[in-house]
Amino acid sequence: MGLAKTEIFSKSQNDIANWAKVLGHPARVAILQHLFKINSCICGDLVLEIGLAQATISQHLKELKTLGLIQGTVEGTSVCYCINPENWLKMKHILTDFLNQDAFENPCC
Amino acid sequence: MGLAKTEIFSKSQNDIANWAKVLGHPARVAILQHLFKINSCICGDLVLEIGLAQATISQHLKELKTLGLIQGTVEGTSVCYCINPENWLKMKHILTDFLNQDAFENPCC
DNA sequence: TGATTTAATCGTAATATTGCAATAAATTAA
DNA sequence: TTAATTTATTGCAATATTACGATTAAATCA
Repeated sequence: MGLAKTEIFSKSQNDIANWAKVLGHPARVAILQHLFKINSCICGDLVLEIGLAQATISQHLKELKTLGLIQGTVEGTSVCYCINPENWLKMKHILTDFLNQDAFENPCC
Repeated sequence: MGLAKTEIFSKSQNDIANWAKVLGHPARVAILQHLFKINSCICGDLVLEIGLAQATISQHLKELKTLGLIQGTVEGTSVCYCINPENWLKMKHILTDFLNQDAFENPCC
């Protein structure tokens, strides 16, 4: 069906999955890394930085915006993007908690 | 096209995306959480625990196995699954490093 | 042996994702 | 105003993902 049965899972489980999902494409990983590297808004040139068509980059930016990981402000003819610190931290805590659930006794098999 | 252009990204970026991707479905999140909760192998009853059909669970288990996050050993007519600690740690470090790249000066916009 | 149990695989359907050309929209520059 | 620049949106094609019924495979039980 291609459609996840989100209703049978908890909000927490869906949150973890949704944050992970948006990081699940190398283009979005690269965009976020570049924004951190610049450490300020970047106006334009993301298309040159990543090697994909303008329409494709725009689509990935939209997904990052929808989840709130980045924000864009119009600056003349271009748009300036930067990381949204609050939502990055929110994601970071949710995913870190998930990743830190390990203890590894595993006394079997 | 539905096919990510992985070749234009670094191995590191693809690794991050691939680990994130496997966590990008609530069923797989739930499976991993259950394995941690049990903290030992679980033989059977994952289908009952998660509310999806047996074929669907088996498919998700296969993805987790392919990435090496879980391992299964045959035990009679059933299969016992548990977390693979080495690969969990590997994933944890890769994703944690990515999540910790923040510093948040952001002196613009 | 034959029946039962359990998990993997196959086949199929429906939806999602990725990518890009073409176009539209919005702003600036001449 | 017109042209140029930049980003968003639309439309489409191809592949991926999700889900599940049916079947198969493998081991155990009677």
